[in-house]
Amino acid sequence: MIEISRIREQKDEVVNGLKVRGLDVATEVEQILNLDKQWRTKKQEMDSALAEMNQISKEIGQLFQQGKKDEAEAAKQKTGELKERSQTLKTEFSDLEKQINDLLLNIPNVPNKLVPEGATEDDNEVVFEKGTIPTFDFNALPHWDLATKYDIIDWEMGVKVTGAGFPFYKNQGARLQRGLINFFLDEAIKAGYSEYVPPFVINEDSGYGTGQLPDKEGQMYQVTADNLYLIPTSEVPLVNTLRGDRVKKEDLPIKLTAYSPCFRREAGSYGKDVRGLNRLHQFDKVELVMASDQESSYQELDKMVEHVKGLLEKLELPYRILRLCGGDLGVTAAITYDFEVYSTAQERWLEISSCSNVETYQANRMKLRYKDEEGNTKLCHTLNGSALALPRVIAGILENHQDANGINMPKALVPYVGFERIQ
RNA sequence: GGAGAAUUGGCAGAGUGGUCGAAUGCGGCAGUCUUGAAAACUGUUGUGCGGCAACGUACCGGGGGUUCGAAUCCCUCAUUCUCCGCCA
Repeated sequence: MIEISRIREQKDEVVNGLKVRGLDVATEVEQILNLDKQWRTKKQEMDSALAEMNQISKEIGQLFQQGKKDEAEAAKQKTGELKERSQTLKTEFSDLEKQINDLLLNIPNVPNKLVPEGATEDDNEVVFEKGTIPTFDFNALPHWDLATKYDIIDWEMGVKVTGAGFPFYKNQGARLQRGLINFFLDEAIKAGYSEYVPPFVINEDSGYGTGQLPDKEGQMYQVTADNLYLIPTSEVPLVNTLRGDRVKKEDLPIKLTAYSPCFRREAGSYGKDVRGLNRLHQFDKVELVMASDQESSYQELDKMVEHVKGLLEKLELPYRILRLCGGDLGVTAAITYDFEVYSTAQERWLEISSCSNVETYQANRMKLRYKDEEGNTKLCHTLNGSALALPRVIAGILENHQDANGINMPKALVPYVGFERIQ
């Protein structure tokens, strides 16, 4: 959630910044400022009414203690109207607060200056590209056929047991999955992240803290009996470990990593986009999360991007990095770098990681703060990135490292999976 | 799942419905003393919101209620501990 102070003090920057997303929030901003003005007036009215009430109550108390019961009773009579008035003021005050809050919740994060203007993914900016796309002199297969051919993923078994989008990994496929998780976690630990194993379900407050609620509850699986949600990414439990915290500046950045399955309903997705491993309802991911001070968050984002680059190079996959345009940027992000791996057989790029600086957007909601050198309380910046999402890594490995009768493992992965080749 | 006890400031721990934002101790910060440090002593020390400020207001696990007035009474939820049951 955007800070109200930012709208008060830098309204033009906010309005102009959001134009990059193709949004015009000029009217909303004016509405907020107007309500904010009313809110402040109401706050003063309410506070002085309460002050008056407190004063009278105190006097009544003193009268009782002095044994002047009649005077006290008389004073009680006078409070009725005042009490009613302060009740009304309280209601009006919280109504205003709610209105402002609702409007603020609907304003996405203001994009960083580097974010290109644009409406759709076609306007994303390719900022880096590496690796060679292999050419095959045999009939190269897409990963779903390779997976079936080498009996490492069973799609029908998943449909039978659960439904579409919940495949079983088997044999070398299961070991590949397990090896990748360990590989990614070890690399994250080497980069200074602390490893957590988080809960895979979260409560409402956590959903609100990271921004899944109140808008996107339809994208999460719900455990209605207990009012819990299956996590769509371990970013949610990881960032929420810091909810409401006041951290020491010298402890920043706080760097957390976790492996978790991710559950997404993906309502409305269909067709070739969801074929094979392209889009699943449950998939595994190793996530990176960081809380930093305001000054160094962009340097930390660069480090995170470097880390992910390193992973893809060790996996010997052709990839590119996109800077998302305003229209493609998620609501909470100020900037996002997407990593895409090339799917040789599908002849398309698959998103495999997304590294974002959310700045204060989550920290403001969850009141995650630190004190700077002058002793001023400031909101942290939070960052998150995938390192990496497993299914598309597997798709990439299968398709790019295939030959006529098998799939070669990248060297870095061999000690983790315990074999050099799937065949 | 059943029964009981508890939840107070960074921590520990008081708190009869009315000068309680909250005793006291520890810790923190500043100072005195000291060549320096420790000890001792003195002072100071929660957070949010509004306000130029004075100040006001809110916060004693969360939410609701009773009352002129709630940390204190009632309801409800959550969490922790003890006992019983069940169980990987």
